[in-house]
Amino acid sequence: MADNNRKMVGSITSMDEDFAKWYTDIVKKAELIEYTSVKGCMVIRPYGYAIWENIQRILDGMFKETGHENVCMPMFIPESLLQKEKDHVKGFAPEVAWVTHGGSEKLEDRLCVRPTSEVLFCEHYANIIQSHRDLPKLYNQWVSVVRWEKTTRPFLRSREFLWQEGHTVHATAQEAIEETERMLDIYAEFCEKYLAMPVIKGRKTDSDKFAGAEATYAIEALMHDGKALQAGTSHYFGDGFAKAFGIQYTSKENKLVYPHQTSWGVTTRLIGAVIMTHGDDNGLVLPPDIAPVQAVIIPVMQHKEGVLEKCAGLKNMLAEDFRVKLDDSDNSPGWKFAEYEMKGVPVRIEMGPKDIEAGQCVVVTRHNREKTTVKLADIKAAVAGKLEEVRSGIYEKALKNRENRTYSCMNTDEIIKTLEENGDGFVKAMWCGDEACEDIVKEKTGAGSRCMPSEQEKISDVCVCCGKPAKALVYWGKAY
RNA sequence: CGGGGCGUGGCUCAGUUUGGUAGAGCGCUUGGUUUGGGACCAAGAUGCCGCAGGUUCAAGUCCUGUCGCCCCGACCA
Repeated sequence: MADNNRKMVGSITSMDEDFAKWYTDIVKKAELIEYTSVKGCMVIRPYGYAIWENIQRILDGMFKETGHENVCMPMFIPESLLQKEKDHVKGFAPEVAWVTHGGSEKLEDRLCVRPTSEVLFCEHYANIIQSHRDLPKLYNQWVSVVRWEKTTRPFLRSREFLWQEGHTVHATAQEAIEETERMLDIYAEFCEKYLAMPVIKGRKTDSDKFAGAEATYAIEALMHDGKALQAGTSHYFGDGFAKAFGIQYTSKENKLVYPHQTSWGVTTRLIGAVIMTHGDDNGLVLPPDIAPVQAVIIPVMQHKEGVLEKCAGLKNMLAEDFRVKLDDSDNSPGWKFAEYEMKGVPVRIEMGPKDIEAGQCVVVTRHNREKTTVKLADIKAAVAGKLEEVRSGIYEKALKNRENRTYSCMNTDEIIKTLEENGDGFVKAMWCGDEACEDIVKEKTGAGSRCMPSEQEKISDVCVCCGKPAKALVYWGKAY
């Protein structure tokens, strides 16, 4: 089909024309969110929330398998508590929202709406940890947090956002470091396997570290337009928080010692990442594992005797194995095709009188619009196969985009030239470890350090900026 | 926080230059014809023109103020 990928309707802005507009068009038209009267606070609509529920379900299972338990902390933090860890409060104070009144009474110690919950967990851990037998504590919570961002974008940066935050306490530094790495691995596995989104695992430079952390690790993904997006973080705290909050336990050797902590999180930003990784000019393209509807059945000539009954039968059969929807509304089939493409449903099944007579249906994959005729007897296996085709197809496409947009550069002029000629992307370049060089690179090229990848390569002996001996390979890029 | 843009039926916008009956397309409702890529006909409903002051016989339009949203930068998940 020559015009297979032709844009069917002009209802959303083309991504090549204006990527930012394309993005906001999609979140609205696919009914993921609706704006509210408070800037940066959005309604996550049923279809958008269902995506988040699927993300939650899968990730929560992975957390539980690795021994974590869910808890729920309050949403308010007294100012005095937030002050306890110096770096932490310095990092977050500029963007917290404050509660100053309870009813009509002014509060003596005003309350911060949590921007993250380290201090709440720490206060609690100080109360419940006494012995090495109490360790490790492997807690997680699914809540929302508030950060008063100046510039907001749906899913990518909102003032209130949903996330999970894991907070763990370990007897030794070694154990805590292992936990930090384990959770980063889980995030990477989740992104690659279930979101079909390739990520780079790596460590953040010190200037990019979480406020209060000893080391911050992150997974970085490259969006379709060549900009980087941090998709998840995992922090190693050492015993800094334990000391600030007086968390101590008695070791086997009967010594009073400080434990070591971690925290890690992913947010509804993942939904934004999925949109910008897989979406196209016809709308959203959802990875099958998180798609609220994995297959939609569109009846053709649905007024004809028997068509709807057959479709309903097909739906019931498929519903045993898949999240499936039958759209029997009186919109035209063409309207429905466009609608479910906009919503990113991975597989569409068309069934009309001709198909029914032949005992078959037409199966179409969202990402490439390929049509296949399938015997009804084989439909379950066919749908399973097609969902996997979509998953691997969009993964490969995203990986190819990243590979095409990953460059190696030896000096800052080369970075500038490369990005100008090829468009945004990841730049691999060596770094001496000096923060001044990091700043200069960002200022000159617009590309900041994204991470020092776990899989290090040595593409040169010297720093891309100052020419002194290099310490690490860094991925640089413009970021969301 | 800097730069730009925009507030008019549910949505996208015209109308503002030059003040004079509130508009279009889409969507919605009802009925009918349609149905393999956003169908068609007919009849309807829907507006404190962001908000507050002012000028005027008369304000969507002019003046002052204010609030909000979007986009682009700087900062962050």
